[in-house]
Amino acid sequence: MGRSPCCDKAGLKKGPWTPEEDQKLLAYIEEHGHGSWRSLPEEAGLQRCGKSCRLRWTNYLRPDIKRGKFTVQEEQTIIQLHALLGNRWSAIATHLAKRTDNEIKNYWNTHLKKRLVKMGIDPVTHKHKNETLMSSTGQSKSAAATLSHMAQWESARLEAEARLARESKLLHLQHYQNKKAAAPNHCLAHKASANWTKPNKGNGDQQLESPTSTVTFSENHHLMIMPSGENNNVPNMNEFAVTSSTSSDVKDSDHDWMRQINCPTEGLTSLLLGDSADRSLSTVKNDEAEAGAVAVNESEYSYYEDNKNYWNSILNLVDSSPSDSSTMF
DNA sequence: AAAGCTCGCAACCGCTTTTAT
DNA sequence: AATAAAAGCGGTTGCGAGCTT
Repeated sequence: MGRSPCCDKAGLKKGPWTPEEDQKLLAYIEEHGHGSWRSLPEEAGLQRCGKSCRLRWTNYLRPDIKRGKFTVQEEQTIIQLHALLGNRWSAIATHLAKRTDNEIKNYWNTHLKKRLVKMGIDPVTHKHKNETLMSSTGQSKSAAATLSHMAQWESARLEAEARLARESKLLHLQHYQNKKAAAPNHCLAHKASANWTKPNKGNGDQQLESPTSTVTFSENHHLMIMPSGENNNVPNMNEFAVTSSTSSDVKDSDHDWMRQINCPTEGLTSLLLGDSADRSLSTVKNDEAEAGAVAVNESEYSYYEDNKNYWNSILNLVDSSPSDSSTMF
């Protein structure tokens, strides 16, 4: 279709914002809200295009933005989520309270990416260069495939989350229209639900169900992700199920699959962040990787434990999103 | 001291997706 | 359903600050 750029008009200012411009924009939004960004500049007395105003507001002036140095925790979160989601900055930003996608993107490009490269790790795949030596064993290939599946799975989950958020809003509105009296908040109700269930017509206690996966938690159970098809060794994107299990529940067939979550970035985060204890661990692992012996030398259980910890940390991050629409699979 | 270089980040660009009419 | 506007998003650029030679 095509559309003419919003900043075509002559006389509109570009480039860095002055404190006066910031003040004008802030004052206007505080008093009127932003309303239509297109008409805002004129009404606020700014020689800027609406898009420029919107970006300035969302990336800089908004009061709920945290600025300044990233904490170790934030760095860890970014690295782990990037391993899972890639360059999906807005998705990553939803898991870092008060940070904008632009800031995270800049921080990744100027700091974290370089650190990875310096250490011989591909910032795109999060694989150590030694990892390529393992590829002939097939272990690395299946790890990559699994990682890819995980990313697809997370993509699907994020899309579903967005859809659910919309549905929840609608349900919430309908609910209030039907019952003006105080009632349970369904937006939060399904968020708190362990199972992700679908709106059930005719059932007052509406639930939302994931088309692709479920997850359950209990205090004494490990979070596990496994293919729902019984005989699958490698999960199919459409057959993911996330279930809970005690360690003793782990069967050989489960091990086969869990082994394939051999995340190449295991230990990477702490390594990058300078954790000496983890560094030594990771060094050992890398040495083993060089010998092409990781999968062969480790017991299945410890293998499972290592990977479980890595993925649990990522999944916990994903699961503990600050946004209202999150926290369920 | 100054020229050149590097780095970090704010802002822009252009494309896609969502929303409103 | 079609269209346009608005918003979202990720890649890229430009500029100022700090560092090096």
